Amino acid sequence: MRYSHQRELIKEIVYSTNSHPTADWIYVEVKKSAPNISLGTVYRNLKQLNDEGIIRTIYDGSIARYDWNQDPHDHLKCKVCDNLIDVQLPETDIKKTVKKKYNFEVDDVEMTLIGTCNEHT
Amino acid sequence: MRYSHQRELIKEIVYSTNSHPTADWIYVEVKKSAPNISLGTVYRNLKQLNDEGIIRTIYDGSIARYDWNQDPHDHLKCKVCDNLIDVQLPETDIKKTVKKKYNFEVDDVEMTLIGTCNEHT
DNA sequence: ACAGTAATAGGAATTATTACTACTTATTTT
DNA sequence: AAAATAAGTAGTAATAATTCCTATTACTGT
Repeated sequence: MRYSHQRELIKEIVYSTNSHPTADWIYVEVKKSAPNISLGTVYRNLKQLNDEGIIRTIYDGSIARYDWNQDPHDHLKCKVCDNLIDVQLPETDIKKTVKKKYNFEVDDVEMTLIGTCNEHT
Repeated sequence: MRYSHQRELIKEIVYSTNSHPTADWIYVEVKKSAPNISLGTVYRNLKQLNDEGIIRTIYDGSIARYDWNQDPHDHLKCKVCDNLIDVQLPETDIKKTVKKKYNFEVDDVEMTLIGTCNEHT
């Protein structure tokens, strides 16, 4: 993967926020410093960054969001404000249990907890 | 919600399979007994059934799938065959932990375990 | 039976995402 | 440093999933 100014900007934007931004939001942001950038470029680079393991793609309902956080972690989704909050939940032995019980080899656990955050209770 | 033949058929189709079908698959199926049904009708009724708590909507990556199973349960997703398998994992006290640690009121846990099923190891 | 209203078919519109293509730019070779 | 090469880009068209719109149809309470 060869250097590109656009990709660098996109990466910086994803790394600058905890808000798990969408492609569209990133597009709006990156246009501030690269007004001619096209949405296709944003998507292409997000996919590349994802494939290189530099960022991570998560799905919030049916739409893709991007996360710089590579550590295994889960998300709390508040029904009211719609924010996704990163959390580190205690590793129970889910992988082992599933392997034993269902003979299924788990690589990755995606967990979203839906509810109400402390701002909105 | 008033009775409708179409909705009844759609409900029966969702209840007849463990394959977590997509709207499109349901559309193809329901056309066998109601050839004039429209895709919009399928979507509208799936949403209504979901809102009434008769079926459940789950997201597999960016596409919606429908599940009759109302019991709290999780999904194993095989990378190879792309199937979703229902599993009942031991209830750890995630809700309590999250409430204590993050003061977040959890209503619902969505967990998908991605890996390889026993057919493809 | 009939008025009122929810539901439908069919198609257009929207949204998120990917694909295509001629042009540009980073890197490699000379 | 100029030329060659191949990856990256802008701009736009295309696709896929889903929602919206509207004239018509069909339950349901009276």
